[in-house]
Amino acid sequence: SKLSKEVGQGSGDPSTLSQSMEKTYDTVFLNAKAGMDGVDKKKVQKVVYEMSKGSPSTKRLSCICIHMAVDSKLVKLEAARDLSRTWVHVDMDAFYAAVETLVDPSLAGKPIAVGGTSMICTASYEARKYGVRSAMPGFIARRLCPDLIFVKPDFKKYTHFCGLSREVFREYDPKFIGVSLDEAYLDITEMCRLRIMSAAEVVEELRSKVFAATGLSCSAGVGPNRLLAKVCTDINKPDGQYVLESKRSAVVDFISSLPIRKVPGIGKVTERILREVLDINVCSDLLTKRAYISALFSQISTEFFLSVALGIGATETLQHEQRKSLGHERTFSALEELAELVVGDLAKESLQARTVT
DNA sequence: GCGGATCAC
DNA sequence: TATGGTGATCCGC
Repeated sequence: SKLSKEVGQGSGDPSTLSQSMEKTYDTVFLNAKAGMDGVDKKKVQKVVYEMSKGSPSTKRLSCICIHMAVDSKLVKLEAARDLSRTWVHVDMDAFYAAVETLVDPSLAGKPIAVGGTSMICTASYEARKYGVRSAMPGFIARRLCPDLIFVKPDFKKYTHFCGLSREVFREYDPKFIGVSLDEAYLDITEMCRLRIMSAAEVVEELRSKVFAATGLSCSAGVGPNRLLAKVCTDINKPDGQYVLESKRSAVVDFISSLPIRKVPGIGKVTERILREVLDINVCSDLLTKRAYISALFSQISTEFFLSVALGIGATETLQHEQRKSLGHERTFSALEELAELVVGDLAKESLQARTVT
């Protein structure tokens, strides 16, 4: 809540970095209750110390070292860039609402919300015109759209239609990655090669097959990695697709102007930190401010931000991983009831727990 | 190893 | 009237 703007105002001159960071560290990084995602406090401390002692030339040398270190990281990332695969991200349009409309055609064309007065899972596109969104409390949605029709979630239905769509996905990539009931990643590199078809053609066909199998529309994005494919899905939603050319220049042009909030992994808080502290708004800003980023954030976070800035994302097909936790949560409930639920689920999967939280 | 914070869906 | 639940990751301690 006390994000200082002083670092950002340090403009381009690295010699002003130490002064402004010293203050900022004092007011923000040390005292802020809300943790700065990935900000490495020890590192900040060290950088501040190194940069505030000694002569101006020593300070400048420290800055040069930071630039050299981060640039060598950049070179390493760039060298590992893989443009050889073609990834598709598929996202069913307003999935829960679409399924409910399919099952009850009287809902067609009407603003509907799947969920209750406390929380909305999905809003139909008619409802979205009124500003109704998923993750919005139902009573607010009703105020925005008085005619809004509420439908209780029925996950059995959604699981069924999810299964139908996944049968189609399997035809294009037997190792597809199902992210959720309504989203999946497919590597269609082989499919395009075998059938001598462009990615656009393959994905047009895939989407029409999904519609034939389910009666539901979906949107898709295509890119050389999963990060880019996902971002592309948003562009022509609903019932559309967008293909990003697997060429370095096309990728870099595309990512440069992309607002950072569109990047999966950069949420509300990280967006605000990057904007208010470093005046970073689009992905190319991550590149121009890379020295500040590497000085202020952990190695893991820095590498993530740099990869994003270059439009580099995961291209390998990860193997199915084992779950790491299982739990139940209620806003108001007795601990014993929750414990019973957890015990039941553990038994269902023949699991034992090592840690109970 | 744990709790807090953040994120995605 | 009224703002969810599941699972994961990173970080500081």
